[in-house]
Amino acid sequence: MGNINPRSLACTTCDTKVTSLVNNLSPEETEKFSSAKTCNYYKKQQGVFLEGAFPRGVFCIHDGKVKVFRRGEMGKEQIIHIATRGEILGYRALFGDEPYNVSAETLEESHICYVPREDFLDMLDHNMTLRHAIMKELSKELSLRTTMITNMAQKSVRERLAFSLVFLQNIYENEPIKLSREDMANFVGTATETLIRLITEFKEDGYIESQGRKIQVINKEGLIRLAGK
Amino acid sequence: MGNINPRSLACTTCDTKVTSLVNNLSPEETEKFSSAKTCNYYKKQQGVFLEGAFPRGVFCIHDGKVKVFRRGEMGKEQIIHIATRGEILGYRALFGDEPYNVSAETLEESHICYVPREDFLDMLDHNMTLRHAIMKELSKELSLRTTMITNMAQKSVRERLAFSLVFLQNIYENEPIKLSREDMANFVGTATETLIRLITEFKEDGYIESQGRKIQVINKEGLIRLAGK
DNA sequence: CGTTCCATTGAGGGTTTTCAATGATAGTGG
DNA sequence: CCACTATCATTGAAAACCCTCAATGGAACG
Repeated sequence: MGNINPRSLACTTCDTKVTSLVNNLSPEETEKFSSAKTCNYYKKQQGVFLEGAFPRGVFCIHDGKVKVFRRGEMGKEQIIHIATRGEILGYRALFGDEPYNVSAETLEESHICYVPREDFLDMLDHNMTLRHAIMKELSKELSLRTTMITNMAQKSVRERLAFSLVFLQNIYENEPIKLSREDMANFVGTATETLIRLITEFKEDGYIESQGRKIQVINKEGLIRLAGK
Repeated sequence: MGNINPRSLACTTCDTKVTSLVNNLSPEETEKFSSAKTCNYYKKQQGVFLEGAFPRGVFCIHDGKVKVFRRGEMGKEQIIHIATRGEILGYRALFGDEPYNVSAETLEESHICYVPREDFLDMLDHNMTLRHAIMKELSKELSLRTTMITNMAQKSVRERLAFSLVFLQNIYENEPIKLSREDMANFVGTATETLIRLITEFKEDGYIESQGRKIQVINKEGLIRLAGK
């Protein structure tokens, strides 16, 4: 269980292609990319790569969710991003010839493909379109992190939570957000207890609904207003 | 006054070259780069580019210091970076075809060169070494921002200030750090009054010396210890 | 069915912010 | 060059916010 036929993961047919950087490749290049990669099943809470290790390739999420985080003082996790279907992970460390500065771990059962460093860099050198797409992607990430810094520095926990809920609901599309309270707190940047109290408030105020650890946004506009600029 | 001979800003002779990305160009390319650019004098507190505007080129700091910031709620600035001699600014927005997501403004009198978008992108497309250097640079920035997010989310103001002082002293090399209290607070991510109280403490504890708005680190190791991991 | 981990609630304390007032400084125009 | 004035730095006091510790309740999983 959990295994799917590797054939169905061929990039040429992969339906995540549309959202993925891979859609910048020509058919032949896609074929090449496809044959260079291997696909793996990851169970829940399995490590993908670890802060401090040296990268030997990039990862491409076929399905599932992956949290990207850094450990601060006392090992407390700060979740930087939650990656989903179609996203490529771990390409930053590749350019820098440096160890990963973050760790990645699955939040649920996932299928993640792996492309060796050389193949990926090679493609990057020879395909201008892909290159531009990657640079655009890097820029977007940089922008997102700038927003996160500003939010962490200037917004209250309540505002950050409102912001995060909207953000997470986008990632989870129409499904309920499914995260442990601790993970959510580590994304918002607060203590677990504080997060729980605010979740309760938001529920009482009709912004969200929750059952167990599942949370569904029901008043997105309201949350956006709460989050401020 | 304030003007220097444009000739002395030729990239071929520019001594910031060593620290700059430009040192990845061949002599001919440097020449091309040099002739494509124009150099300008900026007085103190002059805007270089503005959040929301569309980029038409990149900036290269010949000398001086530039704060890069975003405005949060109520227009409060969050300073993301302080750029100095040899650094290239504003290249991220170029890749994304998006407006600047941050603003840049000089902190002191500066000379800043400008290279039109097309010339820069062209060079990037044709010079692999420069491209790799830029990507490495982007990666480094991304890593730095990840650190900032984690610091903002998990460290106390005292720890962040210790961290920031070490960071800023590096940027200012051996000269004293010269920033308004407000700017420093906006870099650390705290209220001006809180910053002032902590600066006073640090001075009493012998970590730093200050006269007017000039601050000099005198116990770097101690500050690093204070800042935590 | 028990046991372990996670979620929740309460109380208390510490850090940080905000508001307000005063002192110092630096830039500006005469 | 000096005085003036606007801006910046500093200090105090009170309140808001958030965290930590501790205890209990609940859910999931073997």
